[in-house]
Amino acid sequence: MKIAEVSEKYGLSADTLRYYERVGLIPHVNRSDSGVRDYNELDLRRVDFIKCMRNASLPVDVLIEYMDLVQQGDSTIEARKEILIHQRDQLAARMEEMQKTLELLDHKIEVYENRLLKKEQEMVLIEE
Amino acid sequence: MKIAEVSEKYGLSADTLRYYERVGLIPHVNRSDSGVRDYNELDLRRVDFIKCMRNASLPVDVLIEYMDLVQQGDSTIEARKEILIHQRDQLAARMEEMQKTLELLDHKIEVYENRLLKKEQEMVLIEE
DNA sequence: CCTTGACTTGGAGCTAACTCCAAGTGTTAG
DNA sequence: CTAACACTTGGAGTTAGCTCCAAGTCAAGG
Repeated sequence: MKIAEVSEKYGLSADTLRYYERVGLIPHVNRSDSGVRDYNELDLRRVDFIKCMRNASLPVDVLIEYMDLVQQGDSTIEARKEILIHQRDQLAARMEEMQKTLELLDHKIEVYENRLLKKEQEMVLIEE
Repeated sequence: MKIAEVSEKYGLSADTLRYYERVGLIPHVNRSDSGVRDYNELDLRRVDFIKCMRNASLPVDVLIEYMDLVQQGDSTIEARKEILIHQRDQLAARMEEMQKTLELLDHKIEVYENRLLKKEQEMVLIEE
């Protein structure tokens, strides 16, 4: 699969995909004889994983460290687990903050709703 | 309340508080005769609101626009409501993405857990 | 009176994460 | 055979959101 197709499939720009490879977020992708990237199944799964993690704003440098450990094999499982646990906890904490914000937004929207309704009612009274 | 106390209270640096005021996220805060900021109740509520919104990554420029509308008075309630609804929806969408990531992380952690347990069991067998 | 320390301003600098550019190469349709 | 096009690389540029700096002012303690 060429870069344009991967880009299309995952909604990441070709530039971003090349950038991810350059910084080590995705290991070196095989090239055709003419030097064109050809993503295989494993590459695609990696792109998908990274995309998912980046969607949740896990920092690129942490992910680079993680992918590095993956490359190093089974001896790094413990370290990888620790990284994931740490990121998981941070993510959960951020989601809790967001939940509070969501509730505040909902409350404010409701308040505005009521103020608009009240205004409308006043208009009707004047018309009558 | 001086900037250092506000900074302490909300966990935002004094630089950030000044920056927020500079770009219009928080309206001009009153100064003492010698030019030192003195945050009043309303200022503090604004800081708190902005902090909450920024915690959930609502973009600064959107918040500036919103705070501008607040300054303009009641005629902008409809527009403000629309902004909040839009941001609310975006936030909810992001939280859903994060939920997926959280689940994937939990799954991966569990997988690592199992691999580590299996390794340990193998070690015991060898020892025996 | 003098020093210390928190404050002020305008503006420069920084970090993360892309995003774009120029120059060059390989592939394909007419 | 050539024009158009997708790709390559290294490196520069951009954006958001702070963060830091220099030079200066003022209040309070010794």
